[in-house]
Amino acid sequence: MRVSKMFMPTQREIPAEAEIVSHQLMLRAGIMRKIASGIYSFLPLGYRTFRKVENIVRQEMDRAGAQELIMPAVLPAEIYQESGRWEVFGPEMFRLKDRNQRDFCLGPTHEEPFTETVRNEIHSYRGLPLTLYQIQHKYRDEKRPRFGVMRSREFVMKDAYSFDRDEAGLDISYQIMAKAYCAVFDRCNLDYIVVDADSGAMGGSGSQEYMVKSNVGEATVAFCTACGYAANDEKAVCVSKDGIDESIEMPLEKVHTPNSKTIEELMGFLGLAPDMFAKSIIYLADEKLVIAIVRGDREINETKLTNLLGCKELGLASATDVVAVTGAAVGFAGPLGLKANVTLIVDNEVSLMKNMVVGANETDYHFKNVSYGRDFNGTTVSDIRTIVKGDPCPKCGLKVDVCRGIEVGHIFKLGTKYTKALNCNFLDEEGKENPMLMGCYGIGVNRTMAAIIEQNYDDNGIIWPLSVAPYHAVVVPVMISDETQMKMAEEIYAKLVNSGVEVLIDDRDERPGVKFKDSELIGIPFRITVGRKAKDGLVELKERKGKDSLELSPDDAIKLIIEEIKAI
RNA sequence: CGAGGUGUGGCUCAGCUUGGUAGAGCGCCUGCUUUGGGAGCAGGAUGUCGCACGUUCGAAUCGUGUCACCUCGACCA
Repeated sequence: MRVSKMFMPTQREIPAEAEIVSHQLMLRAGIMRKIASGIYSFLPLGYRTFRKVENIVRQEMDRAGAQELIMPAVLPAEIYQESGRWEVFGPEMFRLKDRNQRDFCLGPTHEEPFTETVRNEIHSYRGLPLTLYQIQHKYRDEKRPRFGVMRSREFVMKDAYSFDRDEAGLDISYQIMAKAYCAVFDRCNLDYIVVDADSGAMGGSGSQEYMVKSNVGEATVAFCTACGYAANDEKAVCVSKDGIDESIEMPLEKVHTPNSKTIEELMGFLGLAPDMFAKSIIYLADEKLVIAIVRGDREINETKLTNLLGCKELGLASATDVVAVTGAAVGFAGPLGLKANVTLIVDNEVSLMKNMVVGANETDYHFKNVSYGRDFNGTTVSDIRTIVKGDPCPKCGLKVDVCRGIEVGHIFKLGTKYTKALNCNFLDEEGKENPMLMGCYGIGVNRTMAAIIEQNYDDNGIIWPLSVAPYHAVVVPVMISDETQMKMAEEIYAKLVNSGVEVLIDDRDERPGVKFKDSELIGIPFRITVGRKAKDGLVELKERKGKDSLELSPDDAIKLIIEEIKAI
């Protein structure tokens, strides 16, 4: 391809709307343009990389025995009503009506149509196991799209669905996909970790996420370098400290704590460390009030709490409700002397505490020297806090580390959640009807592309790994008016094209600086510069990711590039 | 949905406080010079100042409303 003819609108300045590096570079390098909030077009250069990522996914899915098909993006309401998700998705689902006022939606995820298709066509154990997938546009009307393509309203997802006759079969299908996912992300040159995840609204029994380590990631993961344990912070297990607190229990004491509502204010007022306090937060869980108690320096993990309570919605209780339960202003809640009989959920760490400070359920008063078991007992003791760096690993006991991650892939064991709802059954050898066991597996293609940039860039722009680069190489004649240079550049270009190398020739009448800057911004892995030394039969080969360049003959440069491409 | 912010040429932004002929840099077009790291000189084109209503002799500037976009939070396969 000739750069002079390319639709490649690069920008020198950082667009005002872009906050994170991948978003900025995707706009500057002419990869994509915004059409509306969270909705983007991919331009030629971007679409080439996009298709490369897609093809890596496709190849690994095929290799894993999954079969590709394509479902519609416009789907009738009925199948989502059958599974109950027409309501569950709420405003996040893009909805529309046809001319006869029938309800449709733009598919946010395709469990339902896949399940329906398999239900209609597979009726025997002989047809199982079966894994189908598609690479398809998905639509979610996110409350807040952000970071360019990281969280967008229209995106492309590879979604695969496995159907098995029993748990053992599902385990096998799941493991095959788990392995294929590693192959995909390895080929994309990503530094990622596989973490245990909360299966959330998707339902089901087991789930793992593929997290690309990055501080712009929206998820937090805990991992243990010693034993390999890794989990999303919504799932990471917090164990209580070993051994019993040996301190002597002091007599309970009520203290006057005027205007000290927060742990910080209390620390200052009482001169105690934050781990001597227990904070009591009142929640409204599906219209039922509960109190959750964690140590003063901890955070309540609302996902864990939601799962523990088995509720659909969880939110902080209103001030009115707090006053009704505690009989005191907000900020003085505690487990002792509550005005109403509410469920008391106690974090496992608090259940070992002695001589702690808690709210007295009386405005401007706290209790000192409260000991769990002596002064109060919880309805339930469980792990309801968020893990932090330095906490003990639930597997080996050593300290865990915490980092941010971009979720590029997510795999679930769904079990019979959808197959039961949609009557997707099969007959076994004995002629008995059973629901199929289902797994679902997603990769965000656009997000993967952005994640690759987040891990592969420098001050000059993107550094595409060879496996996903829009072009493998670019030939840059320094001066197009110099016949020797132009002739040599054209010859190199022709040879590379004939060898199957995806190559650009920058034949624009621009100064060399402009060409170098552009080639670096768009991240082409190899650059052959044809300059002054052309008359001596030499060119310069520069790798985008390296600092140094080689001076060699055109044929040697071509050979080197071809060898590198063969290696991917 | 709560809070904050921004809308001025293709891009980045100034002008608004204190109303009076719409600006800069980059990009774009023409010509000349230049050619190993986003060139120089000369000339040129490009704007319903997001939209609507209002105040005023007069509104990019003041007021009200509205839309879009961005950030933080809440929420979320």
